[in-house]
Amino acid sequence: MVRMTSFLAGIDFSAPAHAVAQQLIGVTLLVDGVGGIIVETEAYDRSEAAAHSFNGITPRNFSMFGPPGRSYVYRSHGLHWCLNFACREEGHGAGVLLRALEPTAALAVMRARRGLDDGRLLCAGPGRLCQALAVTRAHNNLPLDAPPFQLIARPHAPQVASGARIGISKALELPWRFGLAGSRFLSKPFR
DNA sequence: TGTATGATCGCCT
DNA sequence: GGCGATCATACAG
Repeated sequence: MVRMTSFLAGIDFSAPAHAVAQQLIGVTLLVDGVGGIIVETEAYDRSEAAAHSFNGITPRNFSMFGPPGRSYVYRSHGLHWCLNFACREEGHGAGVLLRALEPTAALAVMRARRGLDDGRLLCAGPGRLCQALAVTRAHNNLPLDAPPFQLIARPHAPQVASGARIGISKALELPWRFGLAGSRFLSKPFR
């Protein structure tokens, strides 16, 4: 059985979600040239009940089951957008939720989109991140190695903290939230 | 610093 | 018909 790999910005997107989630910390994400350094992620996998893919493929989550290295965007609570990167092999149903960035590129654009924000909360949280980067349903199921997306490899492996995922009611025991240790741009500090 | 609540709607049972 | 992989605001201590 041949295992296809999908490398992008030094990341193996065909790896399990919890591995990809850690590899993404420190990577720079830009959408149309706007964004920053990924400082917080969460891993989701079909094998655990907190994942959208847990009950199989649906109209909403199909891009989670597509090839690794593509986007999965969904609407949360009827108001916000959330951006994920599909990983593992096609058909598996795994992904990494992008929860926070350290803003570095086109700060003025992000501030304008978010209203009056000091910068600390500009991309701190999956909904805020998508608002700052103007990610919507139009960005669902797109390859991450082509415009408008741009991933830039991290210069070196950072110190990664981990803990329980946020805002879920199932599979609370999995320490699948990852972040840049000590960053002030996290949606919530690690203990 | 923490807890509660409303907004809002697509998806899934 | 119920319920979120959320956020901003409004309180209380």
